[in-house]
Amino acid sequence: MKKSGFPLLSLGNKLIDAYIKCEAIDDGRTLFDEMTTRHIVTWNSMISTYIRQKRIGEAIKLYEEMILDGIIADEFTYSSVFKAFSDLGLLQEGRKAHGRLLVSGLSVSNVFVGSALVDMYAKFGKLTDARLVSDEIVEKDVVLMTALIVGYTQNGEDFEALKIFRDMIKDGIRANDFTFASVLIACGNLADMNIGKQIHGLLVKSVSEFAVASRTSLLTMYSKCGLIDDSLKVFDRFFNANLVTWTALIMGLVQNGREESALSIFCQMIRNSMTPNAFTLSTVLRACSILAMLTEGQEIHGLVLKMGLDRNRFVGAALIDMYGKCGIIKMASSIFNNLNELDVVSVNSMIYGYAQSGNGEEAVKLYDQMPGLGVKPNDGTFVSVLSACSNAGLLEEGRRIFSSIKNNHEIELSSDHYACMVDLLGRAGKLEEAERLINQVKNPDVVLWRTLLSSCKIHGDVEMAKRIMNRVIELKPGDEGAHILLSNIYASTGNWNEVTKMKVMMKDMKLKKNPAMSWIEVDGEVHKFMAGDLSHPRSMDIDEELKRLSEKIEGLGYVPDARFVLQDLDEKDKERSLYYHSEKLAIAFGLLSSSNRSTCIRIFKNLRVCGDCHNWIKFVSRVVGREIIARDAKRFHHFRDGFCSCGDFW
DNA sequence: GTAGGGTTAG
Repeated sequence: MKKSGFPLLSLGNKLIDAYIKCEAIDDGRTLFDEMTTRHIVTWNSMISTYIRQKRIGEAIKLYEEMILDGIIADEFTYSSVFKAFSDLGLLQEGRKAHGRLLVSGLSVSNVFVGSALVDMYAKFGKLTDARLVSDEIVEKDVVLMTALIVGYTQNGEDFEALKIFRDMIKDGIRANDFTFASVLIACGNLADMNIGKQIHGLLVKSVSEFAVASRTSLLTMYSKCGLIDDSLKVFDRFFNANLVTWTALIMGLVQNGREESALSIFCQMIRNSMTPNAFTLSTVLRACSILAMLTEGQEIHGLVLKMGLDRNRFVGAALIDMYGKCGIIKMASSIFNNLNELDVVSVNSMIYGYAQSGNGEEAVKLYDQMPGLGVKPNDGTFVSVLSACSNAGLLEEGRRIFSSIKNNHEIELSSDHYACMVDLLGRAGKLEEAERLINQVKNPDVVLWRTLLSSCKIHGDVEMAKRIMNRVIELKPGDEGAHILLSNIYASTGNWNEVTKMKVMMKDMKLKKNPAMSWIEVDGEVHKFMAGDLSHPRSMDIDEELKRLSEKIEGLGYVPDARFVLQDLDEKDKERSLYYHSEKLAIAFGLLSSSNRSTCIRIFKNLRVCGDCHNWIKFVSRVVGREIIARDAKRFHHFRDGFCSCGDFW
């Protein structure tokens, strides 16, 4: 580097100082490079300014240059470079710098150096190193303790974080807003509202004015503890809520099952002239996706495009999921193909999108392409692709994938993976093989047995069901799902005595069945229907429509299938009960409400669609010449011209 | 040294 030699050291330093104060670091740098003698203070202020301006790479280059120049770094230098290495994720480099610091005779006991080092190790998840360094610091201060607390919460050691906080208070170190912001996150992660409330009280006492960050943490803490109304109260008292605060509230509402409120708060946020970012948009998209609100989802997609965020991986994955859950798989895959960078979550979302739409081949194809795409499968990938195989009845593909997990030494075969495989085998009718597989698991949990039980129901194997039920009861006597399953198995095989016994037993155990419900969105309004529910204002018209449909489809060969009535009624009443199943009511209402033949009817059901209704909808799609999409608790069924996308396998 | 995000069967 050419050095023309700026003559006066002190004047040069002052000039650089002035440039830095004006944030004109590039001009400062030009001058700096020209100086013949450079003082350590100037090196330090150049480095720390680069870091402040988030030009971390340049900061590190300068530090390396400094070492080559033979300058001996001091405490100020090290506290900056530790931060730089931690921001860039360079653990080895950071360790080297730590070593160099020790060799040069400096000590970590300086609280500035120590805190930066603790923060660096903590961010790398090296909590033991962080703790060792902090133990050497005699004069501990609030910054150091906060760095430790953050380190522990970010590494899932929330309980330990709280302990550090407690000791800190005991040692007479006053917590500030930074500390509260972090420690409240720990309470939220632990979902411990008692400690959370105590810390809330402490916060009120300790800080004269709340900072936005600590109040936002408070809001998040309440929503993670399931106390969303308290979050709303915290929010109401904000006068300076920023985008993070709004996003945290929206997220909290979604996590607490209040998706509609989340959307209306989002609209309120927009009216308040806040510009959403990728965080906000991925969160509201999740709300749309849970409720399968296509119209709203599309509006947000419009916003995403306007902001140029459609290739962002977080927003992209949320869009894929939303379109997948709304059954528009083509849109999901076009977003997937346009993503800037693929990662495992977006691939998993896409695979699961195919799984829900019954497109097992595409799901497996994408899974097989993953190595070529440079994306390593994780736990979720296997869950998604195995459930795709299960939905599509792809037994051999499923077996191949399951054994590839076994051979993949980076991923441990979990009980979730076994559950998927048991489901796949069971639904494909390989009940014994499924049972043998469960017996290979060390401590099989109740979920595995319950999964097999549901396969027994599909294949009407009462004997096996009884045997499996005993295993369930050993593990979890009051398992609601298993009791309902077994009682349905008895019902579908006409064993009404046993059904009655089960009902009495379930009543004694206070187990309740979740009633079936279907809904449809018409002109932005959701209409819900229960089986036999005649409370809808247009129920007379719905009844008429059902009658018209029945006549037409019976002419084409539809016969009600009373096996799907799970009550002890005579044949006539059984048919009547089938006739008013909630999904039929919703579809009849949908047909009444939209005469435009080119639009499809989209209904939702909270449980799985029943076999008779499935058949009924196939016929109806043919006579009305319209596409009908039914999303049940697990997947989509696209009915067109008498056929369903699931190929009758679900 | 601080607050907010995307996927998952049964």
